[in-house]
Amino acid sequence: MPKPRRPQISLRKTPQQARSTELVAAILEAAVQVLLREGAQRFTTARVAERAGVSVGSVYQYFPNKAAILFRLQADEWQQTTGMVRQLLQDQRKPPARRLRELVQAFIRSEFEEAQVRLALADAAPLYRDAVESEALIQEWDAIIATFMREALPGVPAPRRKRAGELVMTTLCSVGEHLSRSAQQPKAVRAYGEAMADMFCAYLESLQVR
Amino acid sequence: MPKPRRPQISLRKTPQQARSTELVAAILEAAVQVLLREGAQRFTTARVAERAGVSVGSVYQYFPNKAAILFRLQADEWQQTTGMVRQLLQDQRKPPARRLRELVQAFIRSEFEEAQVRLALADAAPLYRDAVESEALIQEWDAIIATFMREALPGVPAPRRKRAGELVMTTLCSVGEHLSRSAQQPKAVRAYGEAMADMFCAYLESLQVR
DNA sequence: CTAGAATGCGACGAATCCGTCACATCCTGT
DNA sequence: ACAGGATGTGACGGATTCGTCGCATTCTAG
Repeated sequence: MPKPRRPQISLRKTPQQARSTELVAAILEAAVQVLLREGAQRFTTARVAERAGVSVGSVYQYFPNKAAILFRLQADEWQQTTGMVRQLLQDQRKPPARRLRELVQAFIRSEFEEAQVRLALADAAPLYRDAVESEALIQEWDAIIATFMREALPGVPAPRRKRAGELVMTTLCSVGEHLSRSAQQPKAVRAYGEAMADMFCAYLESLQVR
Repeated sequence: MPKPRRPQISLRKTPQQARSTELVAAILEAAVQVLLREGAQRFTTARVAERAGVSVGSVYQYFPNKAAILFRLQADEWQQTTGMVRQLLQDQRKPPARRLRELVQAFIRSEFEEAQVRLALADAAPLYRDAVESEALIQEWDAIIATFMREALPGVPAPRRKRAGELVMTTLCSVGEHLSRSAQQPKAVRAYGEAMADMFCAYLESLQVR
């Protein structure tokens, strides 16, 4: 029973005046800085406050606890990449395989560009992972992928298709993380992206054929 | 610059008498228990000592610090699965594709059986990850995979083959972790294993053809 | 048997860290 | 101008954690 934490995540109080809105922004910005410079282990509300040029109390005015800040950062990143995924996968003008290829490349690239932050966030994951608020985001993904897969593999029975979609996405995410962990040259990263796209396409084709 | 920790990992002192050997074993056993019951966050030398029925001082007699205990656990797991991988991939009697399939299944199953410990260890990874001692283990993997890939994809140019091998293994590892995180039914896990094996085989075949 | 090494003990110092609270300051509507 | 809400402050209590050190106990070689 490894700690049934369910951290509260939402803002404690919604900013009303201008200065407080800026404050929240400053805190989030500072949080990224701290994550980058100190790593997940040394990520501290005190440090965040200091770097934001603000007092600890102010931080707790808007975030119920440390986990909330981290979750917020993570959620923002997620929302961003979700948007990208949707846009790339829904572009009906291109054939599915091509869309998938571009998605992989774009994903890998974005992951790599922000590797530092993502990795630190991943290290801190145990702190915010179990938050209830995550599920909505996941559902959105599922929907997008399901749509795409229906289009890419029309003749394949639904359960098999669903599994294939989840497999591809899981692979994309987890291998993406793994890749940016082993800090490679941009060129090598690109090459791995290609290989991964090859793998996905070969897989989808093999499903199609039967 | 997220903390350039290079934890010392090796035993501080080698056990000489029988009781101390048992002590080390007891500590490691207790460490697993603590990891399971308390999670990575609450993993503490004090708790380990308590659970092992031993004093903290004794723990530090043989492990230079907390990270060393974790690293040891992780290294043991790794060594174990490395053995499995080697055995399954080197069995010359079966065709490569079949060996790969069996490897995937075996890997996924083992990952799933010990999911709890593995996940907790993964959460604690930031503490021991940067240890120097890891590299030897990685090199062994590389060798095994290279051999297998040479056999599976004889006609493919070396760089491409190397990348393919790394991609497959990275996927296996990271998706494996991801899978056991989203605690599934054994049956579903098996199905995902099949899908993953399908994907790998399709990929390797597609490389072969050209 | 006994000296000295190996082993085991656990209270303790030092360092963090989290989140709160009593209080000061700023802003907005009237 | 002024009351009261919104916002900001930072010292502090309470808790946890790491790893050490002086001392007690157990073993082994001679």
